[in-house]
Order: sequence, then C-alpha cells, then structure tokens
Amino acid sequence: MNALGYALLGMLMRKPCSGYELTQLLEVFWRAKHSQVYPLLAKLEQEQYVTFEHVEQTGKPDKKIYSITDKGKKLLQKWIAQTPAAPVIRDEFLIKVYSIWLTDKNTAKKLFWERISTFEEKVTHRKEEIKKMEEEYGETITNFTSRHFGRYLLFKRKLRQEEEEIIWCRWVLDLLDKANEDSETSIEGKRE
Amino acid sequence: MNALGYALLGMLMRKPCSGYELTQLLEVFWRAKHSQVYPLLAKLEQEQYVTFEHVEQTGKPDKKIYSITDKGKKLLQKWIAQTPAAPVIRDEFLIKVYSIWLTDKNTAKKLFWERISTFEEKVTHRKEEIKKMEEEYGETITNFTSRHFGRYLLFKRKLRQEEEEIIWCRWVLDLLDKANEDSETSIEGKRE
DNA sequence: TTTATATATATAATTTTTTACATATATTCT
DNA sequence: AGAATATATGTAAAAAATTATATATATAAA
Repeated sequence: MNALGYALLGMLMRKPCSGYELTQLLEVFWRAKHSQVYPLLAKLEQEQYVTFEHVEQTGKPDKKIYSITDKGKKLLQKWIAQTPAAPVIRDEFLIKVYSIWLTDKNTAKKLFWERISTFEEKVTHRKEEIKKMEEEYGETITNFTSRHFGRYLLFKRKLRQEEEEIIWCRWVLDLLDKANEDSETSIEGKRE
Repeated sequence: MNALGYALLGMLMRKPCSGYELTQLLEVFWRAKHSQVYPLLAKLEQEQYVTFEHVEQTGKPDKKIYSITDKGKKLLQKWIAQTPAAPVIRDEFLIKVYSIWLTDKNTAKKLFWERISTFEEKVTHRKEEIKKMEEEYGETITNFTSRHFGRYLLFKRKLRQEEEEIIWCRWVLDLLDKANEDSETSIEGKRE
C-alpha cells in the first residue's frame, strides 16, 4: 500500500467519512485529487481495510460513508512505527526565486508580494481552524490520546511555516530595497 | 514545458552543468531523479533551449556539459513572471503524526526524536553550504543581480524551515511529557 | 435565465515520477 | 579480494498524480 492509503485510513480512524470529505481533510498533510481518492477507497474496501454504507440525502447527492475495519487499523498501526520516507517538496515559486536575478526588480517584488498575500490568507484561515478546534475540543486536544491530537499538531506546524514564509518574503523584499539604495548612493555596482 | 524543465534552465543560467550535477543541485528546490533529468535534457536540446559539449575525463567517465541558449533564456524569463502554481508537499511523517494517537508514547517519542535527528543533520549541512557561499561570493551574494542570489535566498529559507521543524518537534515532545505528568498527578484523564 | 458554486461519485487519458535495470571507471573501506 | 561509494549516462517498466470528461441535485448570485 502507498502513503495515500495510510492517510485515508488515518482519517477514517478519527471519524467515518465520505470520499468527498476525505479529499478535503487531506489538504493539511497530503495533496491528492478526488480522482485518486475514489479508486483507492474502492481498493481499500476490496481488501477489507474499510467498509462503507450508502447514505441517502435530500437536497444533496447520496454518499458513501466509509469506516475503517480492525484489519485496517492494525495495518495502519504497524506502518506508523516504521521510519518515514523523506519528504517531497515541489514548489514552482522556488524555481522562480532561484532565477529571480534574471528578471527586473518590479517583477521580483511582485512575485514576493503575491506570495505574501496568498500566505497571509492561509494564515488567517489556519488561525480560524485552530481556534475552532480549541473551542470544540478544549484542552483535551493537547492530550496524546485525543483523536484530534495529530491533526492539531499539524495545524500548529502549518501555521508556523506559513508565518515563517511571510517573514522570509519580507526579508527578501528588504534586501531588494537595500540593494536599490546602494546602487543609487554608490558607483561601485558589481563585484564577483 | 513543465516546471522541472524551467528548473534545469534556471540552473544552467547560473553555470553550465552536466546532468549529474544538475540532479544534485536540484535538491534544494525540486526533487527529481536522474532518470527524469537525462531524458528531459535531451528533449531540451532537441528543442534548442540548451546545447551541450562532450568533455572527456580521465579517472572519471566522460560527461556532457550543457549550456542554455538565448531561446532557452527567453523562455525562462517569460515563465518567471507568471503566477506560480500552488506548492506540493507530501511528507509521510505528517501522515504518521496525524495518527500518532493510535500508537504508544514510546513509539511517538521515537518518531519525533528521529525527526529531530535528521533535521539537525540537515541544519548542520545547510549552515556549511551557506557559509561556503558567503565566503566564496562575499557581499555580492545579497545583490539582486548576482547569479547566486536566488540560490542564496533558497538556502536561507530552507535553513529557517529546518530549524523551525526542530523547534516544533521539541514542542510536541514537551506536550507528550506534560500529558504524562497530568495522568500521573490527576485522576481526571479524558474528556471530550 | 444563465452562471457559478457546493455537494457527491466515478472513469479515461495523459503526464509525471519512481523503481529497476544496465554499463563503465576509479577509489576507499572492510 | 570483495564490497561499497562516487562519478557519469542512459532506458524500460511500473506506479502515482493530474487533467479532463461525465453525471446529478440544489442553491445563490449575476
């Protein structure tokens, strides 16, 4: 089984979910589209790691609510204790940063300002999510045995990372402005 | 063209490189194996975004040194100014954290201690890289027009992130220890 | 009234990525 | 002597991920 499968099992341990809901919950720690989630759920069900029941709805399409089985739980627990693979990060923005010296200063600034803007939105959103969790579950959330503990830890980490990204962007923008002053006040432009 | 192609072009703007070297340099901002790099370089060469020359070596296998063309440079510059796609993060460790409440405290602690350990190594390594860059290129490195500027920015960002990850892990380990004390001093264990 | 958005599931086609296979030279470690 | 590691390039097969297509209900907005 692949990592995404374990992610799904982990979410189903927290609570039974539909494929639609799982796809949304996934966002914090593993990117995947619904076109990956639905077939994998079917496979998981075939191998008896999960079960599902049809739930009819009015005003909305019917859904399948998946639950994890004992077999699934055991598989997950065994996997957790194993050393995880190295993280994969692929961020187009970073490729652009790498080559930022090829653009003009306005293009560069715009890129970083847009980054700040999208990350500020993320921070706002994340803070709300954390607040909601803290209100809903109280102090138990910091308790190791709470089913929400892991999710809470991830949210806290994400928030920090998002805030750090903004700080870094501001630092870069400062550097860009400083370099500007230098080239205006001194003749000695380039070295190297 | 895909993002990896632009990453290669960006690295070739900094300096001509072999496919082997490119695969290593890639590490900071885009994960890719050599089996992706070599065919893509061939494609890039076919479309005249890069050229290469054979370099014979003694004691080592011969290599191909790739350089970017004007056509390649223009393509890259045009791409940089466009709004980047959302970052992709896939980290198995985070899936395990999500389900950490399913394990025992020792397994949990071990996971986080191992994470700290691998990230401490990364921090050490990263600091050396940054020091080397600063020594090699001096202050010009903070200059917008330096070909090393983007790479320098990325290294600084990575270092922060790696340091932050360690801080977060320690915070989690603290939480785990606190919860331990609680369950020893108070009877009221769970709520929710 | 049309359009967009949200809920809900599913498959097909394509692209991207990983793993494995393959070869070759030289050095260092056990 | 044999094994592992580093340098160097490539291809083939398999797995994973993205994009596109498809269907269906309901609400809200333009």
